[in-house]
Amino acid sequence: MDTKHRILDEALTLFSQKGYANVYVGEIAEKVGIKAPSLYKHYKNKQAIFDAIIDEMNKRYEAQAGMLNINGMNPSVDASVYSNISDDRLVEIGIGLFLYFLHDDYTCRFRKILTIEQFHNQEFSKIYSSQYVDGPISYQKMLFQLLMANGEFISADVDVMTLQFYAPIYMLLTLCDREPDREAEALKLLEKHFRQFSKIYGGAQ
Amino acid sequence: MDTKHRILDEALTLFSQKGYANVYVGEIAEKVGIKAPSLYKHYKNKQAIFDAIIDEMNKRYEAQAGMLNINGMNPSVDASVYSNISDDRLVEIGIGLFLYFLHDDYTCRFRKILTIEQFHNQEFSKIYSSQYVDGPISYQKMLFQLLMANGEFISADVDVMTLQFYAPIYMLLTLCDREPDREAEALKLLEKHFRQFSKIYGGAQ
DNA sequence: GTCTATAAGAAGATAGAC
DNA sequence: GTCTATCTTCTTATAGAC
Repeated sequence: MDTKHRILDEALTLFSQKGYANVYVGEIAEKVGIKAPSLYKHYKNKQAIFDAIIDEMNKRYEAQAGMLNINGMNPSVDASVYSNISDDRLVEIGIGLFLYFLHDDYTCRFRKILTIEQFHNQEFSKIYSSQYVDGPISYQKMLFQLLMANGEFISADVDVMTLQFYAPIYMLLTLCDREPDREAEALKLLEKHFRQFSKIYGGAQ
Repeated sequence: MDTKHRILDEALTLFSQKGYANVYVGEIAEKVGIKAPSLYKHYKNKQAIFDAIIDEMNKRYEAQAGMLNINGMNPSVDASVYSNISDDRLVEIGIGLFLYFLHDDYTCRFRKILTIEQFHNQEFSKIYSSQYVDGPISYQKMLFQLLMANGEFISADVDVMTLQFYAPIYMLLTLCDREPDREAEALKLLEKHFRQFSKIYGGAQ
C-alpha cells in the first residue's frame, strides 16, 4: 500500500475513534511513520483527507450494495433465494449479513464516523439513516411482501413485521460497535431472534 | 436561572450538537451573553464545565430511574400496573415512555453527547449501554417474566421477546435524535408495533 | 462578575534544504 | 517525498482594571 493510501487508512481509523476535530494531522502522520509536513505532499490539507474518505466510502457503498443486494432496487430477484429456505439457512444468511456489517474493514470504521458526526453534519445524518435504517428496511419490506404474496409468510402489517425483524439487528450492531467484547452474546441472541421470527411469521409454510 | 446554570445549559446544548472538541469556550460564553474570560469566574476551565454536566446527569438519572421505574430494581411492584391492561393502555404507556426519552430536556441532550463520545471515552460507552440497552432490557425482561408467570403472556424465550419489544423503541429513538422531523412517522410505527406485539405474545389472555 | 488586553500553547500549514 | 524550521491562526486561560 502506498503512502497516500496508508494516510487514508490511518486517518479513517483515528477519525472513527475520536471524530474529526479530535484527530491532529501530526497524529495521522505519526501512525503512517512520517512527519506532518510530508503529509501535505499527498493531501492539500486535513479536510482533503476527510473528503477522500467520503469519496472512497461512496465508491465502496455502490459496489457493496450490488454484492449484498441490500438496498438493491430489485428484491424480487433475491426473493427466490429466500423462498422455501430452512430456518438454519435463514439464520446463516442473517448472521452472515450482521457479521459483514460489523467487521468489514471499511464499512465499520465509516459507520463509526457517521455515528460521531451525525448531529454535526446533515449530510452524514442522511447517509446514516439511509444506510442503516431506511435502506435495509425498504429492502426487507419488499422481500417480506413477496414472501407473503407467495404464501410463505402469514399476512400481517409488513411495516411492523420489517421493524420487528430489523430493529434487533440494528440495536445489536450499534451495541457491538460500542462494546466489541459482546459480539458472542449478540450473535447468540440474534440467532434466537431469527428462529423465533420465522416461527411467528413463517407459520404459513 | 443564574449565570453558572446558564453556562451549563448552553454548553450542554453545544456539546450535544458538536461534541466536546468542536465547542470553544468563547462560543459558550457568547450564547450566555458574556465574554469568555468571565466564564472562568464560574468554572475553573472547559473540562470543569463538562464534568459538571456529567455530575448533573448522574443526579438526574437517579431521580429519573425512580420516577419511571426504568432500570428499577423491583419490577414486581410495577407488574400490577401492566397486569390485565388493555392494548390502548399499553400503547399509551409505551408511547409516553418513548416521548419522555426523546424530549426530556436534559436526557435527550445528554444522550447525544453519549452517542458522540462513546468510541472515544469508555466511561460514556458503559453509561450508554447501561442506560439505553441493558437497563431497559433487564427491566422489561423481568416484567415479561412476571406477565408470563401470571399467564397473561404466552410462554416463549423471554430474552428474544424482550429484544423484539425493545429494539424497535431503541431504533426509532436514535432515528428521531438524528432526524426530529420523523417523529410522527416513528410514533405511528411504534403504536402499530405495540399492538402487534401484544397480539403475538399476549395471546394467552 | 464583567470587561479588555494579553500571554501561552496547540495545531494547521508553508518554505526550502536534501 | 521526506525532513527541519518556521509562520499563522486559533483557542484556552490569566492579569488586572472597573
